[in-house]
Amino acid sequence: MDAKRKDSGRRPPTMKDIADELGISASTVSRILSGKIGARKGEMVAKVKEAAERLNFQTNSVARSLRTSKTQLIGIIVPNIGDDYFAGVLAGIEEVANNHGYHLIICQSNESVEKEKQLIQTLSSINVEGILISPSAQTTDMQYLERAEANGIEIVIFDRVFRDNKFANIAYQDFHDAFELGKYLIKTGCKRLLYVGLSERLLNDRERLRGYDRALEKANLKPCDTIFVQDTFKTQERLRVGLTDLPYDCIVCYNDMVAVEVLNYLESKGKSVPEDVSVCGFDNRSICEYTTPKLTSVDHSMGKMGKLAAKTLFDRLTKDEQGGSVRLVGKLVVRESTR
Amino acid sequence: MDAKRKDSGRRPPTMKDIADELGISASTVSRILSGKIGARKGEMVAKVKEAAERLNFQTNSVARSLRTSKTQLIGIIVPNIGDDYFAGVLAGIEEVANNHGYHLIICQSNESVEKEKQLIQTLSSINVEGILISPSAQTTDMQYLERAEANGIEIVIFDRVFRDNKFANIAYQDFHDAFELGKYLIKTGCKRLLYVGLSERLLNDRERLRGYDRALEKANLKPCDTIFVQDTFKTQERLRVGLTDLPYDCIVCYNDMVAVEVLNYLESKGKSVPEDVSVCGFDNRSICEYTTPKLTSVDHSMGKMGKLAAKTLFDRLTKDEQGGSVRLVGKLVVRESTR
DNA sequence: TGAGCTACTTTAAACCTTTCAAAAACTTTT
DNA sequence: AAAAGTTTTTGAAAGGTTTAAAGTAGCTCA
Repeated sequence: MDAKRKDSGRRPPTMKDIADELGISASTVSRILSGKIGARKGEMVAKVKEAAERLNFQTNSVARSLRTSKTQLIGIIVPNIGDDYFAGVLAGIEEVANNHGYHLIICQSNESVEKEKQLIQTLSSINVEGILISPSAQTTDMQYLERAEANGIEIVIFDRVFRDNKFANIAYQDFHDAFELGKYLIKTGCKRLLYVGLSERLLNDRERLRGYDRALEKANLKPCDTIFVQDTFKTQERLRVGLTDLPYDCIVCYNDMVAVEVLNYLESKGKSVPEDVSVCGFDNRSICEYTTPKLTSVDHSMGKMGKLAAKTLFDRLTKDEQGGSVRLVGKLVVRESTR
Repeated sequence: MDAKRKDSGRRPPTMKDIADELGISASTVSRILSGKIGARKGEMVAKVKEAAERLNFQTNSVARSLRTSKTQLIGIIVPNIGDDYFAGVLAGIEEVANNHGYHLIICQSNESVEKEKQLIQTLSSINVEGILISPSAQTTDMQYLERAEANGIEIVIFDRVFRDNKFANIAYQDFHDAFELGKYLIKTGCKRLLYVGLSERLLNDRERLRGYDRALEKANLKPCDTIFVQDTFKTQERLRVGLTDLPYDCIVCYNDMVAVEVLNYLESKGKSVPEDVSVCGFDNRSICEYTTPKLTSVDHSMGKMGKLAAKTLFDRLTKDEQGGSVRLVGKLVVRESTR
């Protein structure tokens, strides 16, 4: 009877196999295994589960996806996977995603808009249900995201912020955090600040600068001078060009990575931190503990942001809640690099 | 004629849509779009391509996967995504995978065997075609990998090595690299070495230790004393317990992260590096440039390992070549932390 | 007893692509 | 101009699951 489908080439078992074995229909197996069942004739339920267990059955998720048009996949795009900042975010996202039974496709854009576009295309071709993206510093035009959204993919932007943004957006309050840090620095006696940013095109960058300037303004001090390094790898070179003399008693940096480069540069110039000049970063990455002196920073809990971003995405996927953008508040962590 | 399938709820276009529009069959569309076509009647080829373009058609990869039982997905499992060591490896893997039209599902085990098992299960349930894994430091039993392999998933292990391993395995020559570094350290005058390792269960760890000991033995010096910290986060504590007095002129560490912790500890003890004691790491991570003093290490090109691991996987997937295990050779990078 | 319920089970269709065998169109040869 | 050969197209089936609609029990109540 069942001889014809005996072990032909070690094909993984299907619901049909279980059904045949128990003399029932495949749809019953499907219904039972996905728990859509009353509890009267529990007998069959047990049998099916036992058979599934014994045959080591695994639902063919490709077939399920085809039928339901749900892939249980969500795409993540970050500028750089290796960045421990994003690693923390990813951990947060992963936790939430796993709780929802979703899997992550993690991609890196290397801060390239082109790569970013291509990744969106790729992700949408494998039918991810949603995309969590921290756009590259170069990204200004969001058309390609709109196209993906038009294809029914939910989009949540995290970490970075944009003007006139229509998408859900989870990020930190750059202005507020920088303003608080600025006030603290001024309280310690700093009067003349240099801001070392990443790119003037990055709104986060401009907002942080605005925060510092606001704090300075309130204390009747001159606004920050600025250097934008454009790319972390070019930092040393830009500093050599832009920072030959040092009329500053404080250097505030876009993030900890930039701050580390600044520390290195200052050391090569024979300046001591914080005696000659205070230096501080942003984000509170783990490297803050490893530098000499240890780096003052603003803690941006990455796990929290990741969880929130993922939660927002799932809310939008499951409910019709088109819920919303959130601005988190960072927390000052004073270490040794400031007076 | 075609009125019945007009725009019902913004469903993405299918091959059938294109076929109907051009009055041909879906199978022809399929054949043309996947390039399986002679070049006689180029007219239809052009029409199909034009229509596909115009409708913004994208092959439904779920349906394709179901039919062909190829998902074009490969899974990656690393202990920790944020580790810049793995970030480099991932970049290498990604490059090769993209060239083959494959996508990556990247997962982290957090050095937990349980999580690792669960991830393998998950990956195999979404029908990845292959898995690239750097097993956790706790992993000794490979049964769950064997089960995945029995399900037809190709497995390549990278970074870490195991005794009696049956899987393809790409890693660095721990013994050789440590031996060379050991010889160099002895040449600079070091006589009494401490090895700070991660876990005695990790074969890589034991091989590196063996390399140093061999170099010491050849120079008629006593073998290394050892401390195993078990977990990078516990390093400070373990050092406080195991390293109260310091009869050593050199501390060799399992990797750069451990070395950084050792530097921090030594600083807190008022020891100078390298005057009182030489310190060196392993892997040549970017942090080597940010410590004070800059850290001597052994460069393990992560991109190279990633590419090779991916290449090995694809060779096994496409050809029947059950090609093989490779041991790469690292390169000493001398900086300021050694005499 | 049989109508009306309830509680499950089955049948059949659908999801979209690929592929095989068969048919059709076209080309070359005789 | 028909036969033989080549190339392209077609129709149908397959891949495994889910789901709506239809069916089948088993039960209660009139």
